[in-house]
Amino acid sequence: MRDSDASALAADLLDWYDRNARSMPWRVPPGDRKAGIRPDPYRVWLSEVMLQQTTVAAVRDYFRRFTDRWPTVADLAAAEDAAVMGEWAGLGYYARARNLLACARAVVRDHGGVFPATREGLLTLPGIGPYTASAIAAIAHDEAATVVDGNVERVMSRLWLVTDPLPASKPELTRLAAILTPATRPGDYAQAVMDLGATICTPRNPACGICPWRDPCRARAEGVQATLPRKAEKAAKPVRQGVLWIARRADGAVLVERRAERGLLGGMLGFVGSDWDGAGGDAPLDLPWRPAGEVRHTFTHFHLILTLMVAEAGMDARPRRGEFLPRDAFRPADLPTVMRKAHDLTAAALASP
DNA sequence: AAACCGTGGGG
DNA sequence: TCCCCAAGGTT
Repeated sequence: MRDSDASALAADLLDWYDRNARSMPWRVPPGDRKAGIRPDPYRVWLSEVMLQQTTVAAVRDYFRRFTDRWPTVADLAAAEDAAVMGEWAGLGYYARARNLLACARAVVRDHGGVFPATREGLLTLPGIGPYTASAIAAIAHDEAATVVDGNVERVMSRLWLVTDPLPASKPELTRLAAILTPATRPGDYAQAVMDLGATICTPRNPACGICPWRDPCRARAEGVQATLPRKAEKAAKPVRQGVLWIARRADGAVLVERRAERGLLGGMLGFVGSDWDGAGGDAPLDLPWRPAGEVRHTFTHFHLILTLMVAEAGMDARPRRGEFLPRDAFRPADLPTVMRKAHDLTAAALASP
């Protein structure tokens, strides 16, 4: 493909974007961008981290709550760890929240409270990888950086008829995506390719009839667009089992435990539980525990079945693990979803103060 | 470098 | 019901 062909393709997509850009709380629409308005790098960064492996619909309300509570990166850097983890609860991939705080604090401590303006500088920060660095550089600073997310992988594999399976084909897809990245309006272009993938060049039943790249698309010419990109087969998910002990005190305090910083649900609040190896375990208190149902939950790479045990504890109870959180400090919304399911199922089974 | 890391919606 | 997948990063 000649450079002039690549320019024409980018121009066609930008024309489409000018007419079809979706409205999002963190986005500056193309008309405003042309008037010289630039998005706040803090808001671009926050939205991009939230959007990692997460749908726009799921992110919207979280983004509003975060920006209402912490309007600047300095505000976020000064926040308590537990406040940020609680606000992130339910969004998943909790390492993102831990890295979010570490990144905000690094920006304040090492960069005077201003995000680095280049892809290279952004890459040095925690939680910012190749995709996110390119997205911030392009969207907030109009650097001609190439974004390669799941949408772009799909669009490029079809446009260029790349039949080798992911993830092995990713370097090739990145190379092809870079050929199309324009020097003018790279920020709008980055958002345009992703919008195209999200709304037209979808995984199943792509709407080729209204696609701005309908004519040059090589996969469509061959009729194989819906079969791309090919992906390596995934491993089956094993089933794991465990026990959760949920105790409530007469004053309404609830027995909870802050989970270890690393690993699954790292840094999040939860109920005291056994290992998830099916071996059971020791309760955190000697009480007349009674069964209160079970929770089924599926994580990225395994299914989990948790047996729920509940009991009322005396005011003098001294748990071997965890601590009693006062009623007014315990908010179910601070719990990750699997723990919130357990709470919802057992709340009625426990004596209310 | 393959494995690990959440959740909710759509087909 | 089950599988796929979503604006990926870290180790």
